[in-house]
Amino acid sequence: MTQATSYDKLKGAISQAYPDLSGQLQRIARFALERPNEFALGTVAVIAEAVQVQPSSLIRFANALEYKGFSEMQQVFRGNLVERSTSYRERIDQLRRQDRPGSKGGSLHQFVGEAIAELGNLEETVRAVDVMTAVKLMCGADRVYVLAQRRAFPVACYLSYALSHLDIKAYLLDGAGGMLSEALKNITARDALIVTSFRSYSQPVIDAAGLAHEQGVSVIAITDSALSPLKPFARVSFEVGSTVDQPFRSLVAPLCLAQALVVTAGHHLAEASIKSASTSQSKSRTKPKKTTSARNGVAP
Amino acid sequence: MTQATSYDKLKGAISQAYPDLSGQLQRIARFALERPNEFALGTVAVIAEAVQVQPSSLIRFANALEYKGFSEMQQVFRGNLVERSTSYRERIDQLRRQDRPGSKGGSLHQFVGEAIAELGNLEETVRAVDVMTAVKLMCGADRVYVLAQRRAFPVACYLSYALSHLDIKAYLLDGAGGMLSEALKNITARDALIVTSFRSYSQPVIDAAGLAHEQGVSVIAITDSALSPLKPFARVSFEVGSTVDQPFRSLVAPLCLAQALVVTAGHHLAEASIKSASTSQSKSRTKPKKTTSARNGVAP
DNA sequence: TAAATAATAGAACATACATTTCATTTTGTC
DNA sequence: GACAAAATGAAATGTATGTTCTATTATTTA
Repeated sequence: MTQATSYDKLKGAISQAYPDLSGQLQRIARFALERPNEFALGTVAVIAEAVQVQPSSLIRFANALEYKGFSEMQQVFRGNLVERSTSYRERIDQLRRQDRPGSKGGSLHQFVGEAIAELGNLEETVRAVDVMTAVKLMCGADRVYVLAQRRAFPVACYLSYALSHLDIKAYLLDGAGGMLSEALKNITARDALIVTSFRSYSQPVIDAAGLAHEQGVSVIAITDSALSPLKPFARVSFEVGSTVDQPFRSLVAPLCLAQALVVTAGHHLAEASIKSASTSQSKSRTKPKKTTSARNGVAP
Repeated sequence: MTQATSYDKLKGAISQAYPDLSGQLQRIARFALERPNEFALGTVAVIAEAVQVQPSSLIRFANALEYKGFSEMQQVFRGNLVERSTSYRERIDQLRRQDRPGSKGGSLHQFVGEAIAELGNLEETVRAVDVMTAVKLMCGADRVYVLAQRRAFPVACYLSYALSHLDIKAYLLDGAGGMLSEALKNITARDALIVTSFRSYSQPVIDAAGLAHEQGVSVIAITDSALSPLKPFARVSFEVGSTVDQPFRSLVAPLCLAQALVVTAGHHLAEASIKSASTSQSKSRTKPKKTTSARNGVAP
């Protein structure tokens, strides 16, 4: 392999060489791919400081990629920088042109646009109070059950996975083996149930929500309309998506909401544990420094 | 007048000062406005050579614009360079920095902002060719298997669900009952495998991708970095997410990509069926009018 | 035309920089 | 557990770079 002269080639060369690099050089490689701009403009000393390595390691990195020195490699990053800055306009125009006929590969642009619109809508319609209410229900519950089917199922997956990484006991009701009704029997009034369903609403999910509601379970609903059959059963309900003239939607908005719920719950738990730790030292929560871990470690 | 800190201001300052500059400094000024990239990246010597002046004149030029030295002025040019190359995300980041004080209910806003930034990044990094390649692999395969674990699992759920609503035979490898390796044995070279994994990459998924690759299966990877261990095994790989200073990410970007893949696949099938229907009427595909149904009816 | 002032060229200087070198630590192996 | 090899840290080195200074040239004014 010889030294790459274009940024794309360099990227390829880095990913190819990555497995055989030492730990420190791998760190540099990640940094190079994630923040190419700093690599392009920074001095060796500054970049080394940012990556938390010695300057010499940067030269070693460049050498590992067959460059004579760091500066030589930096030229490639710089080349990419000017190229991107000059062609940005053109690329935008290109995208504009592509998405009109919506024909070939331009559809990604279209979906990105729609997703952004959904997110904007999400931010407008969801009230902060509801988020806090839901978070308190989740944190206060003995166990949190998560239920969804079909299209909404990924949201439930994410919720159960992410909540499990907090101190919250989360259980995914996936209905495997047709044992949904059996699993529902174990839910008590001290638990919480997060149900997610969109049009056309899955009947088992509706039934389950109704059942849980009757038994005094705190039901949190993530759905797509104020007319959702889930709403009557829910202590809190979030109506995401379903912008006026958009008959179909992605899962972007509900997942973003789910993420917000989880991370906010993480913060909530952290605050609570700090408080309880300061009042009674003996009875502290399991993981006092939850704030940082909730931001960094937890599956958001 | 004081020294300009933004490129726009600097441009204004240059044109304002222009008439009062000496002939040589005017020439430098023209060059600075016409080829700002060279000004941003070049050394004093090479720029002086390009403008056909002495290096000292460049310093005089910077001094005339109230800068302490040339390097100081060059920083402005460099700042403009990176801003133009990353304008979309940069603006988002700026917005997010602003809403820091609104810590209370602002978290949702924060996640929405980050999600939008991710989507912007997605659009920038994903090439239309790769989408089409992946779509062709999916449509051409006998069966499409979808594999992911842990954090990435929701993406696989969505893909298998949505693909099943096309004419594509999709199978979700959820590893339930620890029967992943058994399921893998059934995959043949005529099939396709979509693997999704993010840091830290799930070993079973990596192994499965490697195995499939060895057996000649078309592997499509959705991952988060060019350094992903999945990449070597993949016929096509999408690197989504990993925005600059975000150590954690949501599933928004990969899900949006998944949606784009599915719907594009739907279009592709529809076109193919129309073509085959027009050539030989008797041998038409199962559902000729796929175009609309793929957009509206199918799980997007 | 001569003097004075501004502008420029060119070289000298000092600093910041990339690179190299060597000591030290870590990792892998017998 | 000891040795060898690789990787890393830290400082030294030489080069490249920005800046300043002075001599020279052009320009203006008396």
